[in-house]
Amino acid sequence: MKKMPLSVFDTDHHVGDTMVTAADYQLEDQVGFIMRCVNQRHLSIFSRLIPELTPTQFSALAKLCATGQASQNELGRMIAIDAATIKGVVDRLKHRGLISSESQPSDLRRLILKPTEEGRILFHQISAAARQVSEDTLKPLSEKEKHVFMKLLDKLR
Amino acid sequence: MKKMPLSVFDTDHHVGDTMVTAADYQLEDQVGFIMRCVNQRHLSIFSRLIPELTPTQFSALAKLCATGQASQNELGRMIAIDAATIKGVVDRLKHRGLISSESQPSDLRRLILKPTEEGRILFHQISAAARQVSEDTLKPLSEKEKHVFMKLLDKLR
DNA sequence: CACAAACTGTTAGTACACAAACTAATTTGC
DNA sequence: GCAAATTAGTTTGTGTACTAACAGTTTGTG
Repeated sequence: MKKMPLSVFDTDHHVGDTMVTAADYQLEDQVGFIMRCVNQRHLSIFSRLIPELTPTQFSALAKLCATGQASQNELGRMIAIDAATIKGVVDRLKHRGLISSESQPSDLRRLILKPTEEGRILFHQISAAARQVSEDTLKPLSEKEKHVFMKLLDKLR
Repeated sequence: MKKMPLSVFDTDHHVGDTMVTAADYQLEDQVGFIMRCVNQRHLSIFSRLIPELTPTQFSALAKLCATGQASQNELGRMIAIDAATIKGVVDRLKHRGLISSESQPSDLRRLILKPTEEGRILFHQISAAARQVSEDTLKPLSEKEKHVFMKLLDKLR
């Protein structure tokens, strides 16, 4: 059945052409669709293991703890988050006392962000769980498969 | 370097234990983080090739064209979208005249959704581009790698 | 020096995505 | 036959995520 000509069963197409339509489009086989599903599972694992923060908030806090400090846009760039989006993330982290901000005298446009002591402590407490999130997400794969998957995923970045 | 004991370079941990902290957490190596980045790229490809619809809207329309009809919650279940979320998606598609809804006499709770003629035509026009989206997203991989990646991704669903 | 270009942060608007709480309708289990 | 459980859809609230437009600020170049 594999090499069966499309014309026998499919309607609405041209033979030997790229114009093959509707009939053979399987939503559940598309990368984007499956990635959304995998991401749903990942988010559910994350929120179960780390109910204190969202993945985005954790990314921001983690990066800030790793670098010590950064401006708002800079932080966003480091973790691939839009300037408009990072604002809300920073606001919420600031509101919860996990990071602090002060304007930089040498460049009045910039807001310098730093993790607070509380933020550092929380990050420290959570980081083990964060590693567990990645591990659980990849659980369905063997060690070798994990390695291959991560390599290929990285190529698609 | 592969099997190097952690204790040599890492601070703040216990040997032979799961308690390994902060020092070795690399945000950019985590599945969730990379998946978000890959998804960003995918979304950008999608909106460039299919500016008429969002991925979610396209999924809903595609599934409805494939099945002919479905209730709102049913549709959501088929494409892995929350009941609260599918409402907005359906509202927008309905507002644009791409799908229609009528309540089912035999079960007054249900809204039966169907693609309109316009919706079917649009889906038909777009489906080739949709295939292209998947292809472009996987472009960085060789044919063999694509196959392996999709197989592993599917395991993580 | 002046001024255009680039950059930083902000706001408004649109669109997911999920949790929780609620109404109405239907099915089930005793 | 009817209360309890389930299901369908809605609403509210929170949190991304991106686009577009905007106001200050800084900088590079003529």
